[in-house]
Amino acid sequence: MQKRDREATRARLLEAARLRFARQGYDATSVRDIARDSGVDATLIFRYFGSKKQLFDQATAAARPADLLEGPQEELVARMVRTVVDHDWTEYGGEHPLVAMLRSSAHEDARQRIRKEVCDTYVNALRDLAEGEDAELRAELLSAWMVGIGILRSVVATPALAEARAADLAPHIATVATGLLGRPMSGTVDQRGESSQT
Amino acid sequence: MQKRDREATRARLLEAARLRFARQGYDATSVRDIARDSGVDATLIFRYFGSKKQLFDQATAAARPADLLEGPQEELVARMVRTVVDHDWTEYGGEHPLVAMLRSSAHEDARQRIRKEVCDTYVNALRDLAEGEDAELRAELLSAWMVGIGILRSVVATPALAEARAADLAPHIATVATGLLGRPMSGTVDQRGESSQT
Amino acid sequence: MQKRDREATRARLLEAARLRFARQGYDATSVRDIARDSGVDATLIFRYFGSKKQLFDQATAAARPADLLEGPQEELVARMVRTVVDHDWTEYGGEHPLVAMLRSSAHEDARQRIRKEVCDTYVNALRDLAEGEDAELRAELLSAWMVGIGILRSVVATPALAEARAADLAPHIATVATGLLGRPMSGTVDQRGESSQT
Amino acid sequence: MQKRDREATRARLLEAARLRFARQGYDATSVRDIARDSGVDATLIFRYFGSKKQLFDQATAAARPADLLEGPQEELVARMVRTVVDHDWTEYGGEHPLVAMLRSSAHEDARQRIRKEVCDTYVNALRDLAEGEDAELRAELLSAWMVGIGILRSVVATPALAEARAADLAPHIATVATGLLGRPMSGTVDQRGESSQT
DNA sequence: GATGAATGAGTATTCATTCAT
DNA sequence: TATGAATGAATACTCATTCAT
Repeated sequence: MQKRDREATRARLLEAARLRFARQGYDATSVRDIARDSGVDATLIFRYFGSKKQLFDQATAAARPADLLEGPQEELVARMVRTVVDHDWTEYGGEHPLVAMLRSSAHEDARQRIRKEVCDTYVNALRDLAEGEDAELRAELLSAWMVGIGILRSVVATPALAEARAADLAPHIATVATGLLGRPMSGTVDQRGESSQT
Repeated sequence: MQKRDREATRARLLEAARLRFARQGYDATSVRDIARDSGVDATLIFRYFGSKKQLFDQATAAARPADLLEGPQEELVARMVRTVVDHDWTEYGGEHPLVAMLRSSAHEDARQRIRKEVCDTYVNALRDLAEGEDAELRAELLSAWMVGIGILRSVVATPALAEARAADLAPHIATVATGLLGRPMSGTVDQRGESSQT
Repeated sequence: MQKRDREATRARLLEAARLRFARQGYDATSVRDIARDSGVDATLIFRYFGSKKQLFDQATAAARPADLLEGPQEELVARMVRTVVDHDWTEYGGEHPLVAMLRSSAHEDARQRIRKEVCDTYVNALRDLAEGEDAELRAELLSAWMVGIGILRSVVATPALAEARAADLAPHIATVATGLLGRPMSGTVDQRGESSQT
Repeated sequence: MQKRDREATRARLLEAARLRFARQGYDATSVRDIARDSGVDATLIFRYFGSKKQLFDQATAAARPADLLEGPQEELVARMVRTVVDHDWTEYGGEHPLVAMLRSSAHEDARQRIRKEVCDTYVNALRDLAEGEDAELRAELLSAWMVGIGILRSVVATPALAEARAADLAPHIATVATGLLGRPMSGTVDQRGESSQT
């Protein structure tokens, strides 16, 4: 029971931290805020995580759906769009984790975390798909689009993108992705195992 | 190092503020930092600007080349790319001002500033060019790309984009923009009055 | 000098605050002064009281002997005089708390506190005793005298009043009070249960 | 013309200082406030008066109607009441100057000024009138009343006193003053040279 | 092991005052 | 002489973190 509580408290702290860091960024979030949200004493944060920074690292780690990189290759871009647009990021204050972390990008550590996350999640996966010369550049350009869509949706909240679902974006995405990667890409994810070309 | 020179001191403060706010964001920047960078007493910031927030507003205002929205329409997207990629943003720590402001987006005020900047600079101008249905959405998608490219270049610093010049991106941009807007767009800006279609 | 003792620290802070606020008023007293007097870190003031203003409120609250309004009615004025003249206000720097608060009367909040204190302690109680017309005015006039005596004693420190004991004032007080209230008032408080008319 | 302006500026500064110090007390008033009120640069205060403190001294000096101590002796108390109740203290923010200075009584200098003012204006004059033993004490008691009335009127603003005119207080004052001083005192001031006993 | 008292460096901001022009 | 730029110490208050119990 002791251990159970400890784990539960840890989890609550992580959850609260995720939300606060996402919404307010690293600097504007105090360890006391997080402790209060979790209903525990602030000291526990130091006992459990060592420091505010380490809590931040753990709270923002692995912010990517596990199945993003699995499934048919021609649906990869469509899955990415769904991750950015349709995924439920309630835990991160409703914003894409990358956007949330961007808010803390004043700190070199966070910046490196973002760098790694973007490369692992988007650039590297897309580069593997790109044909011909300039593969890296074209993969990055497509990655930039994913990130940009996330930003405009949640931070800027431009009217059309903020309301759009992945399906609304599908046709445009498919065209562009196909053009950039030099191979046919599907705009939507086939839920039953089939991919539907747009 | 002039002394007793209001305008010079003001300018130095603005310059230092621009750099600090861009690199570290609003919260991580202290007025004392800025004052120290400028070699003046921190009190002057309040004399000249009223408050840290007002200094931030002034330091991040009008962060757009004046001629962006002027010139041939078919070169608009190309000019945007040059603004993001080739423009000398040394004053903003080498990063696109939008990226810099994004770092302060924990504050609702800054967020609204970003919103306005993105709409005025990108979305509205592009919407006017887009043909057919979904004009708003397609304009936003293209805007998202511009913003995303800026982010990946400076925050994430992905290898290809970080080194790329606008000319390297031109072919890809032109294709995508033409497709999204439904009208021919040039990939490069014709310096001599001619536009070269890609 | 106990350590790690919340209540003792709180009490020491309140005591020091009472003294400082009484002697110097709100503005001229800094939280650092109070902390230094108490031998603790200034941060604790905010931990325990929230703000300087809240500390002020608590430090100056309930500055009236509990038994003032109890006892024989004809001795009420005499008890008031004793409160002003004989009571040991060491905690308030030797001055009547009203005088101390008067020193902070630049702030509307403090002014309202004074207003309430004067009305609750003096005016209302005396009005209930006054007979005939003009009861309110006569009650206020007598209240004004009590307050004025407190001021002259401690702020102005006029020679006779500063040295006087309640017993010295008794004969004059009794005459005036009897005249103003329209009913016989005793000048002294009968310690053995008897009241002696002067 | 130069000199004229200088004098006019000095006068405006004194006037503004009087008002601010009276309303807010010494600490809550800044030299910049006063300068702004007067429409001049704050530096002039130091040129003309040397320091904030010296300005305070000059601004609060001689705050007593010149004719208070002149006229028939039996009307002295009545004149005092008029000074406290009917006099137009607009220059002092509508409050009796003593009350205003009381607000700054945190500072020993101001306290001594108050002391002197009260003694010169009230106590000494009344002591000269008092007959028999205890003259000093009875003079002080009557002075305390005057001061207390001023306080309750303006700071506490008790309902009856705040609205009262000197004439309303006259009957009560006359009775008490006569009793305390041991000689007949008039309650009102005879404007045509006659005194009317109440 | 866990609570919370304590700390000291940090924050933005305002002050009276001086000094250069 | 007079303007206003500059100063540095002070203000209330918050921070992440430590240490005693």
